[in-house]
Amino acid sequence: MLKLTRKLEYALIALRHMQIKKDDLSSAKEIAIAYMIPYELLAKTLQQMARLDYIDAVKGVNGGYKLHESLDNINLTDFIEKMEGPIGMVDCIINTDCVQMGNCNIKVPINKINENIRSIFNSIRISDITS
Amino acid sequence: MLKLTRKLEYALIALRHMQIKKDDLSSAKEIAIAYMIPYELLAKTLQQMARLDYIDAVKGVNGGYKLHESLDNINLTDFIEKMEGPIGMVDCIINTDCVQMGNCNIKVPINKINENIRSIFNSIRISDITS
DNA sequence: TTTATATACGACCATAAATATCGTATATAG
DNA sequence: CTATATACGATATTTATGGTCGTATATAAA
Repeated sequence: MLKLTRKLEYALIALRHMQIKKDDLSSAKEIAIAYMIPYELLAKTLQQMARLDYIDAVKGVNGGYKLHESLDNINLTDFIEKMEGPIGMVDCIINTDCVQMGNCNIKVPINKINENIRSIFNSIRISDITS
Repeated sequence: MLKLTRKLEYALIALRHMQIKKDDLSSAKEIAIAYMIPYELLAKTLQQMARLDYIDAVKGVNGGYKLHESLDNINLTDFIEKMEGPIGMVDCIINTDCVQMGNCNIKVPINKINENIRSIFNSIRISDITS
């Protein structure tokens, strides 16, 4: 119930690791070992963050990743939604062809809760989590 | 990501239905048909709410359920946690034997987010959703 | 007193989502 | 040339959720 996915956890752990190492590169292997995270899964997560320009990748021997920009500039809503897709407490927010259209009697108020959560997450920077 | 379970959705829909019907009884069958919800699943959900004293059950022919108390008196945190178990964004909040103990570098800040969400949910009454 | 209809509840199955793994390609420092 | 690193699609596995089934019990009404 309302749990972050492992992918997000791993992503945040990795970002914090990179933040500490500043401009030094961190390899997927290094991070996986340090926190006992499955290597391949972490690697894919790092690749996704690289595609999204949260981090920079350097290929080849002695390669690795480092932060692209300060984590102060990334808010939690954006991060979660770019990594995992839209935050939505009920399907009908995302999925327009819900069978219950017209029957569902709680859609509007639940959307309000959702907006509340988004606005909290909006006010949280990634650096608030990793610092 | 951060979605309510169907059980909670069905529970809220049913509560709203009962709220509208006031002291009249609503049967599981009636609610299941009205909102196209799988009967057995809804029935179990109603039974759980009855056990938790959110609603009163009347057995036998012409039986059914009605609200036990005003939905003003129930907050969302309590409701979710009684229906689904603890709200926790990361396992280690709930589950003390996490493999990553001592390695996880984001536990404390993530717990803070969790507390934020709980406090929002604390300020929401079920009646805010069903009205 | 029988029948139809309702709740109660444990056990089980199905599906979907999350998690993890594998295979292969490409880049590059030494 | 080789070892090591990222890139990434495909697939397998696991877990949580969602849904079903069978049976018991209560009770109003015929």
